[in-house]
Amino acid sequence: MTSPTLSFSELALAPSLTQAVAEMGYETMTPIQAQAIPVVLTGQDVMGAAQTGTGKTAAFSLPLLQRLMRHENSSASPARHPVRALVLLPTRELADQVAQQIAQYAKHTKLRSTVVFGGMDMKPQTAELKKGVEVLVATPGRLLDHIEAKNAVLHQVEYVVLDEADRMLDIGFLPDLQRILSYLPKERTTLLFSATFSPEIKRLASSYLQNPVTIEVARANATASTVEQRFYAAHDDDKRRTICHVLQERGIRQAFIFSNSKLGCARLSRALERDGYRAAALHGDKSQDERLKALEAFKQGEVDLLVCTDVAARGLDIKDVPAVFNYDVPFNAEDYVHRIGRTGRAGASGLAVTLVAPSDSRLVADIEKLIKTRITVETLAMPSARARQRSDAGGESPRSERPSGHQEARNGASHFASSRPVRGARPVRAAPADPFFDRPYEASASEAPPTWESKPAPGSTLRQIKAKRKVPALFKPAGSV
DNA sequence: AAAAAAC
Repeated sequence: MTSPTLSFSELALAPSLTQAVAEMGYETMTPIQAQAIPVVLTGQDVMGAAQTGTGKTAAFSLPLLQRLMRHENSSASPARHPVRALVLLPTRELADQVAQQIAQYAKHTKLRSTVVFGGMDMKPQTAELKKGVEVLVATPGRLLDHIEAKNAVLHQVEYVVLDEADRMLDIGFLPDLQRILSYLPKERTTLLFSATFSPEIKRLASSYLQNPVTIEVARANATASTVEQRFYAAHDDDKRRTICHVLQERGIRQAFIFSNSKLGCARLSRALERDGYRAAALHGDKSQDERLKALEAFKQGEVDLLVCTDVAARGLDIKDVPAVFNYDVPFNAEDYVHRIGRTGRAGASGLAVTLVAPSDSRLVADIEKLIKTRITVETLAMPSARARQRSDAGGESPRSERPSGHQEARNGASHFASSRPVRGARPVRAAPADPFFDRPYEASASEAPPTWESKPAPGSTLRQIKAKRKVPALFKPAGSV
């Protein structure tokens, strides 16, 4: 498992490519790059698994461009620029991001590239396609539109890349994907990359590959060791408060917050804005314009909390995001790995906090199994709902829970103070006494755990609920992953 | 249980 080369300059890449890489500030290769680039240069099919945030895009696009350059041509004629490489991604934002990276890598070559995805006007995309591109980056639906409109001709495609391959092969995408593949020559190179591969998807994937080389840098489904993972017990009513508490405690300004639903995402974003945070929502019911704006505002540091669905779970590469919160435990364990991969990128440290409601035990157990790491759900020491109630009655503003000093913008000025007038104290809804969360949950391994229902019935006791147990013990008083 | 991807 030694890497033959570690520096880009030692690779057999064209000067135009190494120059672009150098200009982007990269010198040494990551492990996935060191292993994948030489293989992709041979033109073999590849199934690649690597942790998120380790440079997968460069790992396939640099050697791909190198291969394409063998018959590079400078003709202006579209006919001389047939689509030769197709890169497919599961979300529009990701397509946009990967396309921008590829354009950067290719900027000193004669190769042309463009991107097509839904939610945007067809016409400019059509115009670009008609000019002729060697590299086409796309999401499936819009690509099919262009194929059927004869804007994109794919019968000369030599390379197909499925990024986030396990998602592209899942049931929601598979029909579109199969249709797209039916337009491509059988004789071609296929590259699959993802941070996660379930056994079923791995089997399915291999049916699309010919004698593939498997590259597995870290174990598939592994989470980055630089990310501190925490699981905190929280009822739905307490989740927002818990997030605010952790943000303050840790002095964290920016974070992704994942919700399992578009509605929940919209609501949470609005609630956080009411709390005084600079939050924005990113989900599939927003217009593409709003989606791109929200993402850009977050990148620029104009928005601190990006509240999103799993549309943002995969691949998005934003520097220096210190934390990810799972407001909801993801339905698929794989999505957990992708979500928390938004932080701790490129060797940086990160914090991932997952809020675990009583009914989430099964999902947490799935994650534990997938990442092969023991998970302990902690009860976070926070001022209890009752204490909060008392202090509110005493006239203290609920906004005192908001983060304060660390909210200075990176640039220095406090955009918080300037952009938002401080509002008066608002009444906080009194939380009912809660048998689980007003004291630490105590369970021992020998003791049967409760079936965690979303809300204990009024007057129910821990003992009564325990009697209805179904799932294995997960909840322990303290500790970490 | 949901989300994503085309109009």
